[in-house]
Amino acid sequence: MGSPVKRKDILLQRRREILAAAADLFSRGGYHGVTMDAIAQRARVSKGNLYWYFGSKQEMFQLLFEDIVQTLVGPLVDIMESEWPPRQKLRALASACLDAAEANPEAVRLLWRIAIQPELGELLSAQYSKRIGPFIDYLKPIFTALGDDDPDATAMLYAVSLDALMALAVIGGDTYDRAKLMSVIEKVFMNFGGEKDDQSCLGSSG
Amino acid sequence: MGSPVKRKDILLQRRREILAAAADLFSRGGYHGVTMDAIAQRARVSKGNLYWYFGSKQEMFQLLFEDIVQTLVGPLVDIMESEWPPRQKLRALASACLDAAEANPEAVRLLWRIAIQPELGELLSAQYSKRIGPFIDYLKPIFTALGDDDPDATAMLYAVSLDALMALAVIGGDTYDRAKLMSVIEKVFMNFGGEKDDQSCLGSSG
DNA sequence: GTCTATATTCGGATAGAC
DNA sequence: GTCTATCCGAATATAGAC
Repeated sequence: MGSPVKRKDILLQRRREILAAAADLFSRGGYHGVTMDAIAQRARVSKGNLYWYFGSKQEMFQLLFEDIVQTLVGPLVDIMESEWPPRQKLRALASACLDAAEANPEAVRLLWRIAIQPELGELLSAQYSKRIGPFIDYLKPIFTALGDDDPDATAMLYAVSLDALMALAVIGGDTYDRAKLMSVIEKVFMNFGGEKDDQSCLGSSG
Repeated sequence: MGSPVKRKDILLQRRREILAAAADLFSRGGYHGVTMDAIAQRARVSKGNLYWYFGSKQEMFQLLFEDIVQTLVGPLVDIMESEWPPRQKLRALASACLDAAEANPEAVRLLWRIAIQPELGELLSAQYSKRIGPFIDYLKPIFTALGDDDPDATAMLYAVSLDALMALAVIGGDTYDRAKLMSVIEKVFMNFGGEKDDQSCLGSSG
């Protein structure tokens, strides 16, 4: 019969299920647009039971947000720490962003939403801002290496464009054409007269 | 004493004041995140009085949204209808977007928010989508004229980047450097080997 | 652990005096 | 036109049985 380990697994599993339901709903309705009733219904548990797993609606939302940031920026970290040549890094970053966006549209929705306006005070958006700054700093030397004469501005535009492309991946519908976008990004952001340093090797998607 | 005309003006003026208060609040909190109490307080009228001017919270929100779309896309129309050469048009469009974003941060917040997820059914976001498609179509021949060999994708990326830059103008803080951004846009989006067609003549801001 | 009440506050909207 | 008072449904959270 169920060992205590297994029991704990089931417990954590339920927690995850509830959080998944909440993630889906929050990403569409935002914090205020979603009721505990709705979450309970979607997760197939009673509303009272929700409060056995989580202390409050707010706690759920914050846990969720941390998960989401992790989900979206996690894949980027590996690339950033790699030793690849500049163009390949830029390509891989863009590709990873689109992968993440296609795989987690709710995460993108929620992240953008919180970026554009914190729903729970400033703490969440601060967490986001803390990421984008270093990311831009990381991009600067890459564009320098590509021969760009104003890497700061290009890095800014690149970072922001990636965010926007993730949004497009989620809401673009027919407008969104991944392959075309990848090639335009390459053409537009990686032609500063610097020498070519590599050939493509990424770009697959789900 | 007050002519009937003047009275009506005062009435409309109050209406505008209330809407302005509502715009500010809605742009931060979204539809569900703002209470009629809060709007009343900010507009310095009683909550009951709000309902003399507007039928419901929802009506206020919808009116507001139409205003906002108008505010943001209005300036673009003039440029789109002009007979300027391609580069100048692109420059002017970007500049106008940044102007509009700097002058109406609440509008940008609200527009992005609704774009990323409709709060009141699909009708509002549909209204937005209806704008972006034609805008991209409008951009295509411009990039063709510039010698771009994939104008569709470039147009898509350009449109999306402008949206992102408006967001950056609102939430970027120190990160946002308008002058630099304008020059990067020019470098990045207007160098396809086509001949130069003009010199700058725009770029002022508030 | 999971459920069914239920307490309680909040928020949109209305009534009606002035 | 503007206010105060109030109705009433909805939503967060708790209590307590099983």
